[in-house]
Amino acid sequence: MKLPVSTEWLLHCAASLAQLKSGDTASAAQLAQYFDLPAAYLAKQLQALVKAGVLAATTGPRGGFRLARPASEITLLQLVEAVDGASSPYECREIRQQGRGALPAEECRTPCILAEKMAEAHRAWRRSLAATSLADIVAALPPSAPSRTRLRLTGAP
Amino acid sequence: MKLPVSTEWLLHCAASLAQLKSGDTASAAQLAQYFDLPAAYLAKQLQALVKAGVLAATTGPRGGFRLARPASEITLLQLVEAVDGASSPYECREIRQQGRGALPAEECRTPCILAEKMAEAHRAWRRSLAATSLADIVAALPPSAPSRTRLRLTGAP
DNA sequence: ATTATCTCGGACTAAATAGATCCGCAATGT
DNA sequence: ACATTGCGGATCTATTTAGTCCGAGATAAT
Ligand code: FES
Ligand code: FES
Repeated sequence: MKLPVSTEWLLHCAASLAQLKSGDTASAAQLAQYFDLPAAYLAKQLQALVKAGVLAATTGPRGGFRLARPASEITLLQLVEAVDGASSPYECREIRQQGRGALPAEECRTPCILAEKMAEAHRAWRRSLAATSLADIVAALPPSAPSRTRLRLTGAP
Repeated sequence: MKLPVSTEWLLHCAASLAQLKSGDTASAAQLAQYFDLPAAYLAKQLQALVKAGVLAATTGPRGGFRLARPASEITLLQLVEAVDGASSPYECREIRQQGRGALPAEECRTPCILAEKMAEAHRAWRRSLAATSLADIVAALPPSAPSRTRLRLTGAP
């Protein structure tokens, strides 16, 4: 069970975008340089966030990415699931109905208790991530960070 | 983020072993037949559970696997982490210290807030899984299941 | 004690997936 | 018109996962 490494990239990119003035954008190249990441691959992953409706992109010169909604309405869960998909890590294939020990269909009307427990754990994980918004993240950063981020992203010396 | 398919296999195998008489064992071949699984691969995964101290194996004729401890002291978390490893799916590589936007070391004394939140979600997941033991699972099965499992595993008609 | 047989145990190979890159196209602002 | 930027697809490689194989060791009957 492993999240793609780009998860960390995108969380930090989103947090950086949340610190921009409303209406301002940052290009994929800028973000890649900002974190020293493979630009092409990062661009591809950013597209996934756009498709998921978390980011909005404007093309053309001085274009780039910005948040599609206020930072307070973007949760960590939405970001993570945008890059990794929303499916549960545990995939029940109804093993109880196969092989010599197969249960009669009559006893399989209710979902398997093991699948239930695994799904419950996944729900707990999702609930925890959904409890934090990007605004919470920005608020928890050192007070000096936002202005510095803004300067470096928009192209200071 | 995906758990190996063998996770489901092993959870069900462990649940089946929990239904055996104390001291009785089931071989990898029996379990594989019971669920219609690739025997060799299942055997490999069962070894992981032995290494993790969840199962105990006895070799030689009439040997096989059994629980290493009472079912009430084996949690789902221990089983899952035995097969998939115990590391968090989110791996923080301290991206905040790299690239043009690198933070000064002074502001990196405390762990990154994003890494914290992701770790917290993982803890919630682990807590949920640790709350259920194999004994709970067996208790929740249909009342007819235990005897049937015992019969089929030990080789009845 | 020997031997036949059954078990785990680890080494090994093949398939799938993730990571990463590239290029052409469409859209936008100068 | 032109430079800049996102978008999508095709492609290539590295890593992980899935699956197979055969040998070391233990048991029980002879
Ligand atoms: S049948 Fe899939 S978890 Fe039990
Ligand atoms: S530096 Fe790793 S999560 Fe922020």
